[in-house]
Amino acid sequence: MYADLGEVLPRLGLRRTVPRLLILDILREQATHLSALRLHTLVSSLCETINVSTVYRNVSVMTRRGVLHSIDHAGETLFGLAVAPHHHLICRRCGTLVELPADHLSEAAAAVMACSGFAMDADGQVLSGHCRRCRHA
Amino acid sequence: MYADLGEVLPRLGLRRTVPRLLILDILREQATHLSALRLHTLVSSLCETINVSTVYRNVSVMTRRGVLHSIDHAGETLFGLAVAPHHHLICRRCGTLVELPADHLSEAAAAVMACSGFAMDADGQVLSGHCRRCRHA
DNA sequence: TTTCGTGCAAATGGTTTGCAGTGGC
DNA sequence: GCCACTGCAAACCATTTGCACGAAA
Repeated sequence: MYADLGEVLPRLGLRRTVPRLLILDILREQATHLSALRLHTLVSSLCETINVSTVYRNVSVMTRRGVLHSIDHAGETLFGLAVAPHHHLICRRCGTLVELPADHLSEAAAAVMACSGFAMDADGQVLSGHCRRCRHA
Repeated sequence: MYADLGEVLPRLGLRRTVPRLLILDILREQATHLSALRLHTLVSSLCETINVSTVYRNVSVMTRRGVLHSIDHAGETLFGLAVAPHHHLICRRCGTLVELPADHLSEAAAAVMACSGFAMDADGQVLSGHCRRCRHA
């Protein structure tokens, strides 16, 4: 279904190591954003010798190289596979994270620019609110 | 110019204590958002015996009671006086924080709702980008 | 064989908590 | 005088770093 995600590593001058491949696999399987700590728990369940600091170093390096992207939320950083440009909607009640295609905020960006001269990032914004389910509870 | 900010405290069942009044004064003077730690530094310069934990407890309680509001940014929490509903624009380059009147994102909220069923909070969003000055550097 | 990555342990930075004492109302 | 609030010290949690060993290329 997907080409092997690990293939991107050598192209970026990164070695294909067990921790990195596991991190990529898990993020692909979960298809969502995870904190480094949560990622470490999941990685550990597959290979228990892998250290937290290794997970931190790797999500950091893979984010810098564009394989992953990160968002700050509630005092921690969440990581996910870098796919099409998108924003994030996080439910303040249940924590659910929804992705929103980047172009849905382009008029908002124009409005912001007009009002404040501020150039909003075209992707990676994190918006909070309530998901459909929690709105009815 | 302003009515004494401290007056809101008794109305909320909070005592008017030195740490609280200093925090409110500083936030009014600076007219921006500050981290608890930065706030503590400024508070200390006026009353050096006040402890960090007191600052943390107070910004927390005043936020819960609606006197302040807080935003998460880069691994720390920033606090400001709760005034008219607004969003925040943070410059990723210089850290400058700009306030954006809440209604400027109302069409964006409608677009988000239509696309994802997600009810964006009507204020308190934090958007990242580049401020006018940094766009030219 | 030469870097790059890793595990480990210790340090860091922001924030929270338990407790005994104190000052606001 | 009662209880909310405080200072202090220690704990906590996410994250980072120094170092010597081990493994990808």
